[in-house]
Amino acid sequence: MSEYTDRQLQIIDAAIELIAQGGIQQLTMKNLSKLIGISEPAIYRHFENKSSILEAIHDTFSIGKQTLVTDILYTQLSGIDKIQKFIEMHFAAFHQKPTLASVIFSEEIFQNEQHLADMITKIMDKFRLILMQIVSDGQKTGNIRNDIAPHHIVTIVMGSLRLIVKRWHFSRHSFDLRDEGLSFCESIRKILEPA
Amino acid sequence: MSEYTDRQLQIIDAAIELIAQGGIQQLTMKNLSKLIGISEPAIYRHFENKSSILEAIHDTFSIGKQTLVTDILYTQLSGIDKIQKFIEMHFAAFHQKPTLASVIFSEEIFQNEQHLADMITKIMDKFRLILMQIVSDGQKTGNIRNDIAPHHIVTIVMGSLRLIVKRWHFSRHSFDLRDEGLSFCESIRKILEPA
DNA sequence: CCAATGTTAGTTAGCGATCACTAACATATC
DNA sequence: GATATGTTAGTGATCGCTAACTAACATTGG
Repeated sequence: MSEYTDRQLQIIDAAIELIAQGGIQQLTMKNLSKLIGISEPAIYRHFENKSSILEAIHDTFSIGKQTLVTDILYTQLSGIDKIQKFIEMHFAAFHQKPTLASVIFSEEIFQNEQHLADMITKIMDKFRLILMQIVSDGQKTGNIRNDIAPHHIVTIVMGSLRLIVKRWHFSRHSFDLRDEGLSFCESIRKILEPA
Repeated sequence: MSEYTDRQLQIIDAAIELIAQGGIQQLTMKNLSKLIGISEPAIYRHFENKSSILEAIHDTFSIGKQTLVTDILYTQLSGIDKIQKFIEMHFAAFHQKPTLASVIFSEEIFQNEQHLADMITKIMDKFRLILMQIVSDGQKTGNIRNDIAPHHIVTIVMGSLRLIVKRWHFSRHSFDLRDEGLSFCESIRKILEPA
C-alpha cells in the first residue's frame, strides 16, 4: 500500500493539526508551510496539490484502523466484549493522537471532493457492518439481548462513541477519554445484557 | 428578541442551503448573491458582514428550538415519554427543514468565530441539562431504570439522534426521518425500561 | 579518483482567480 | 424628495499553484 516519506508524514501531521485548530478553513498552503517551516512551493515537491494532502489524511487514519478493527471479528471474545474492544480501540487511538479526533468525525471536511466524501461514507459503512456482524453474532449466541434490532444497537454504540469524542474535543480534552470510555462501556454492558 | 426582515430570512435560508450543499467553504458572498438573485453588495444592505449571517443562522435555529424543548420538562408525560417527545421534536424539525440537519450538528462551521463556537457549546450543554433532568426525574419516579448513570443515558440518546440525522443527511434523505425516529424510540424504550 | 551530469528539495517572485467588502451611483416607493 | 434597496465597478488581501532558479547530494564514465 501507499507509503509516505518522512516529509510527507510531517505535512500530513501539520495539516491535521491545522484542521484541529480551526477547521478546514485554516488548512491553507500558506499556514501549512509556515507551520512546517518551509516555503509554500516546497510542499508541492511532496504533494501534487492540496486535495492530495486531504486524500493522504484520509488514507493514513483509515488504513491503520480499518484492519485493526476487522481483527476484532476473529477473536474468541464474546459479543459484548468485542463491542467493548471496538470502543476501547477507538478511544485509545484518539488518546494517542488527539488531533485525529477533530478530523475523523468531521465528514464535512471532505465533502467538497466527491471521491473523498464517498470514501468516508464507505469507511463508515464498513465499521457499521463490522459492528452489525458482532451484534447479530452476539444475539445468536445469547450474550447480547435479542429483542432490539441490531442496527439500533449499532447506532447507539457508534453515535455515543462519536458524541463522547466530540465533547472531548470541544472541551479541549478536559477529561480522560479512556476512563470515560471504560465507564461508558459498563453502562453499555448493562443495556445490552440479555433479559 | 431580534427580528429579521423577509429579505434577511431569505439570505439566512440561502446561506443554510449553501452550507448544506457543500459545507462552509461553499458559503461565499458570490454564491449567496447568485442563489438569491441579487448582487453581492446588495447583501450588505441587510447584513453588516458575513459573520453576522452566520450569527443569524445560529440565532434562528437555536431560539426556536430551545424554548420548545424546554417546554417538555413541564408536561405531565412520563420520563420515557418525554425522551420520546424530545427525539420526535428534533426529527420533525429536520424533516420540515432538511437543510438544517447539515448545519446544526456541524459545530466546525462556527469554530472560526470564537463567540459563535461558545454559543454552540452552550446550547449543547443546555440540551444536555434538559435531558439530564428528564432522565433523573424518570429514574426517581421509577419509569426509567436507575442502574445506569443519567449522563450515559443522555449520551446515548443525543449521540444516536445526531448519528441518525447525519446518516440521513449523507444518504441524501434516503429514508423517512420520522419513521426511523419512531422505530428507534421503541428500542430506546426497551433499553430504558426498569428491570 | 574525479569531473560531468542528473536528481532532490528547497528558494524567491509572481501568476490568475477569488475572497470579503466598499464607493459611487441608480431606481423605486412613499 | 428623502429613504430603502438595488446596481456597476473596483479595492486590497489571500487563495492554490507555477516559473525559474539554486545548493546539496547521487550517479556515472573515462
